[in-house]
Amino acid sequence: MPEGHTIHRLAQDYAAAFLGTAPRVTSPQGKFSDAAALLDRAALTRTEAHGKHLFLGFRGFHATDWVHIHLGLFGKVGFGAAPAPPPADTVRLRLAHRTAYVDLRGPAACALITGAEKQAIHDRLGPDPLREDADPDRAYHRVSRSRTTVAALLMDQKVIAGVGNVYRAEVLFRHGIDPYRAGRDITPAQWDALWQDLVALMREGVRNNRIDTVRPEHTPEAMGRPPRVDDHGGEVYVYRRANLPCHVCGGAIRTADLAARNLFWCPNCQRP
DNA sequence: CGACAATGAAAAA
DNA sequence: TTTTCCTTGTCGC
Repeated sequence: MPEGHTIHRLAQDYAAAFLGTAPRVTSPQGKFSDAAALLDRAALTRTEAHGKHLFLGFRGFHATDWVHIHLGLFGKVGFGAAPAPPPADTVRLRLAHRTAYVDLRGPAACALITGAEKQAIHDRLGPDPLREDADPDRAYHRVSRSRTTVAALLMDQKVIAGVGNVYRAEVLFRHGIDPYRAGRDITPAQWDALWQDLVALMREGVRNNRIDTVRPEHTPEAMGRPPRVDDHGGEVYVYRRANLPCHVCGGAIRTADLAARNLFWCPNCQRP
């Protein structure tokens, strides 16, 4: 379940459970065994997220060793109270101490990196709406000069970090923007509104650990519709609602393949 | 730009 | 058993 809000929430949760402790570090699955041996019983001193990248900092007296984690499409993290169960052989990384454990499985990346390597990752990522140091103008600089569709640009982590397939579909709907509009046809005011909305939506996503994008006036209760039956847990306008009636205009939500990703939008509410 | 792999689990068939 | 997925790097045209 990885978009940026998930990763920022994980940074918080890793910190809450393990910051300042020196947990046992293991890699039952084996792919991270060498690094795990180096980190075993080292103090976790920092956790950080940038876009969909998670960083766990260990030791940090002279130099910090960083574990770089990217969940990819189906990486998952699970926290639990001690005693930790016998690890399944799919657990890439386990931290465990007296009272808690956390398991990571199926990540696209889990590697021990240096501070310089970490910086290189920051350098190739665009501004992240969830980070205080983010500069939305840097993103707009690229958007406003691109002939690529705004839907593709929102997914380009070099342009803006942390937005995934759900947030891009939802934020474009909320602003009535056709996903196929070219980046250079997005006005500064529109970009500012998109950015501010992403900041608010993603912060709420971190808080609730799920994506909700439907405004109060469009909830099922407010619209007199039957309660939502949804497999995702969150309340959304268009994501994975192909052929279902739009919550606002009642027209059919459309879907299309865009660079191997499923795009969803309401052609009536989102005009070219 | 499209195809595909990597790698795990849950949902759909 | 097959498909799908809130990702992305790489390969080939």
